[in-house]
Amino acid sequence: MVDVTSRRTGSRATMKDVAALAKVSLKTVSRVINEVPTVDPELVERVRKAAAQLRYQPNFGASALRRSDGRSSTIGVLLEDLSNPFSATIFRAVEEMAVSRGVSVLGGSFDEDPRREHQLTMAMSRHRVDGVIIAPASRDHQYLHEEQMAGVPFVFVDRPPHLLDADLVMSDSRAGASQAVEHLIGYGHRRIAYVGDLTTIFTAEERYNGYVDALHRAGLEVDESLVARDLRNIAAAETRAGEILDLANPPTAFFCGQNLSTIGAVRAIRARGLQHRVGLVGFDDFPLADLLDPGVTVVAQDPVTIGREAAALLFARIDGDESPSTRKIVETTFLTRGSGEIRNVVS
Amino acid sequence: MVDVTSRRTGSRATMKDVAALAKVSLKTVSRVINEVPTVDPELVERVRKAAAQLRYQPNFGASALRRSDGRSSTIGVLLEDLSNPFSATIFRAVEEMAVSRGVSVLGGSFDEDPRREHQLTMAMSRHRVDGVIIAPASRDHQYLHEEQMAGVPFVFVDRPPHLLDADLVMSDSRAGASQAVEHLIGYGHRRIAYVGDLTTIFTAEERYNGYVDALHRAGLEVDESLVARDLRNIAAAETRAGEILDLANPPTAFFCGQNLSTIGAVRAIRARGLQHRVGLVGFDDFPLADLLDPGVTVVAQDPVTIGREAAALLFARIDGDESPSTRKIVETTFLTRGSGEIRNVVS
DNA sequence: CTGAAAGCGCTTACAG
DNA sequence: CTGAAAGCGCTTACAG
Repeated sequence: MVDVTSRRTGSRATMKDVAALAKVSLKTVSRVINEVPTVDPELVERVRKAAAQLRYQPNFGASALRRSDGRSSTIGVLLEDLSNPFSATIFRAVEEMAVSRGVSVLGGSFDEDPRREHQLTMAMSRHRVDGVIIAPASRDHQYLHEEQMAGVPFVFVDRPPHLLDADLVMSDSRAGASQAVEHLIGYGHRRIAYVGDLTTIFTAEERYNGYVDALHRAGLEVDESLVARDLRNIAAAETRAGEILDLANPPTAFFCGQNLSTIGAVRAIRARGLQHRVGLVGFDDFPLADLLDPGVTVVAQDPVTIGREAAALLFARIDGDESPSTRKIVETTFLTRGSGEIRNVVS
Repeated sequence: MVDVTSRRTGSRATMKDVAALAKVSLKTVSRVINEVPTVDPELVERVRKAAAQLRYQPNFGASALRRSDGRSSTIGVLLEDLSNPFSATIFRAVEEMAVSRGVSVLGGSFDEDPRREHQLTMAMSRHRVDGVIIAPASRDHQYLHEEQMAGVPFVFVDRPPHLLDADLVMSDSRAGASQAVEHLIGYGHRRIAYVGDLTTIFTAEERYNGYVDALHRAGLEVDESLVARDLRNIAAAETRAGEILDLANPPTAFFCGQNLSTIGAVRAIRARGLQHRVGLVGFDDFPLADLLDPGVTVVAQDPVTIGREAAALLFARIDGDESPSTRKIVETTFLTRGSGEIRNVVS
C-alpha cells in the first residue's frame, strides 16, 4: 500500500547524493547522466543504480544555468487561441516533434491582444526558452530583436514578422480567398458578401484583399453594405451576417474569412432557412463541416504541415542553422461540399 | 530601421550588469526586481532605469535554483489530446488563471499512452514545475508519490488517481450516462446500442456502467451485439456503428460514450439516411452539434469549470494548502436538440 | 535601508 | 578514465 499520510518532505536527491551513494565524484555522475561515453562501465553501473535507488531526476534549470549553450530544453508555442482547432492542431504537430527531442512546450494564447503577446513573450524570455513559435497579435515585432540577439530563434506562423527578420510558415491567404470568390462567381453569383475577422490581423486583411481581387477581376465592384469585418467571434459574425441577409437587396452568396466567421454565417443563413439558396465558401476548414446540410465548401488550410514545418525550422535554428530566414508557403486545398456549389438563380 | 544582419551575440544582461550600471550592489537590484518595499526610492529609480536600459530580464531558472521555495513559476497541464475540444477548453481555462498569476504552462498530450504519461511527467519533474494538472492515461499512479513528497501538488481531472492521494475534478460520468439512456428509453427505445472509447479509460468504463445501469433499471438486458467499445477515433466508431446498423436486428437508438464516438455514430447513421429514424444521445458536447440535422442531443460536460476548479485547487496547494484531498464533481447538463427525441415506432 | 559572503545544482576548464 | 575547484545568476542569511 501507499503511504498517503506524508504529503511532502521537500527533499530531492541531487547529483551529490548520487555521487555519495555510488562512491564516485560528482563529476562522474554528471558524465553518466549526460551519457558521456568515456566512463568505466562499472562506474556507470554503480551510478545508474544509485540514481535509480534515490529516484534521481536531473534539474534542467541548474543544468541550463551552467552549461555553455544555456539550453533549457523548453520552447514556447504562442498562438491565437489554443482552443480553436486551427491553433490546437498546430500546437499538437509541434508537440510531437518536441517530445521526440525531449523538449517541453510552454503554450500560450494571445486572443488578439498585443499586450498579452508582450506579456507572454516576456515570460518566455524569463524562462530562457530555446526558441519560440509565434502567431503574433501585434503588428510591430522589433521588440523581439533583443531576444534574437540573445540567441533565441523565432519562427512565425500564420502571420509574417514586421520590422523583424525571422522565419515564417503560413498559407497563401490572398490566393486562397480569390479562388473561393472566383468559385462563387463561377456559379453565377454577383452579390457576394464578405464576413471576416479583425482587420488588425494580417491574414484577415489578406483574405479580404483576395476577395476584392476576385471581384475586380470579374469586373464587379465591392458593395460596402455587404462587407462585415472586425468580427471577433461566432456570435458577432452571426449577427452581422443576419443583418446583411435582411437587407432589401441581400447577397446571393457569402465568402467568410475565418472558421468562426463561417460558422456564424452558417447559423444566420440557417436561421432564415436559406441554406439551400445562399452560396457559402469559408476560409479554413473545421470539424463537421462536411456533415452540415449542405456541407460547407472551404479553402482548407493544413495546420499539421504548418506546425511540422515551423517546428523543423525552429529546431534547425536551435541546432545552429544560421542561414538566411525562410518564408514557407503551405498549400491550401479547395474542398467542395455543397454550400459553394449553389447556383445563383436570382439575377 | 532594425539591424537585421546581426543574428545573435549571445549576451544577456544579468543582475550584476544592472548593479554596475546603477552603481548599487547586486543585492539591491535583487530587492528592486522582487519588489521588496524597503528600498530607498531613489535607488529603486536608478535600478529601474538601468534594468530598462539593459533590457534586463530576470532568469527564472537561476532564481528558482536558489530560492527557498524553489518556485519555477511553471505548471504542467497534461491531458489526453490538446487538439480535442474537451482537453483544449480545460487547457485554456487553466491558462487564464495561470497568466493572471504570472505562471507559465507546460502542455502535453498523452493520446492514452501510459508510456507517454511517464515520459511527460518525468519531464515536468526535471523542469521542477510548481504543480501538475493531469488527466492520466495509466491506471496506477503510485510513481507520482515521489513527486508529491518533493512538494509538487497534483490535481487530477476527468479521471481519478489510483493508489495515490490527490485532488480530483471531474464530471459524474455514470449518472450522466444513465440519464441519457433513460431518456432514450423514455422515447420508447428498447434496443439501444453503446459506442464508446477505450475500456482502459476510467470515464469510458463509467459511462458504459451507466448505460448498463439504466438498461437494468428498465428491466432490459444488455445485448452484446449492440455494444462497441475500445474505439480510439472517429473512423473506428463510424465503422463499428455501421456494422451494428447493418445487423439483421439493428438497434433503434445509440448512446455514445465520448465526442469522437458520437461523431462516428452520426456519420454511420447519416450514411444510411437513418438520422431521422434512429435515436442518438452522446456524452460530451462538441461544436456544431446543434447545427446538424437533427441536432445532436448530448450530456454536456463543463470543461471550463473543470479547468477553473482544477487550477484553483492547484494554486491553493502551491500556496500551501495542506488540507485533505478533495473530490469535486462538476455537473453535467442534458441538452435536447432532436436526435435524442426521436420516438421508437418499430416495436 | 544596504551590502559582502555563501551556496542552490549543475557543467566547465583544467589537472592528474 | 577520474576528480577538485570555480562559477553560471540568482537568493539566503547575516552583519552593519
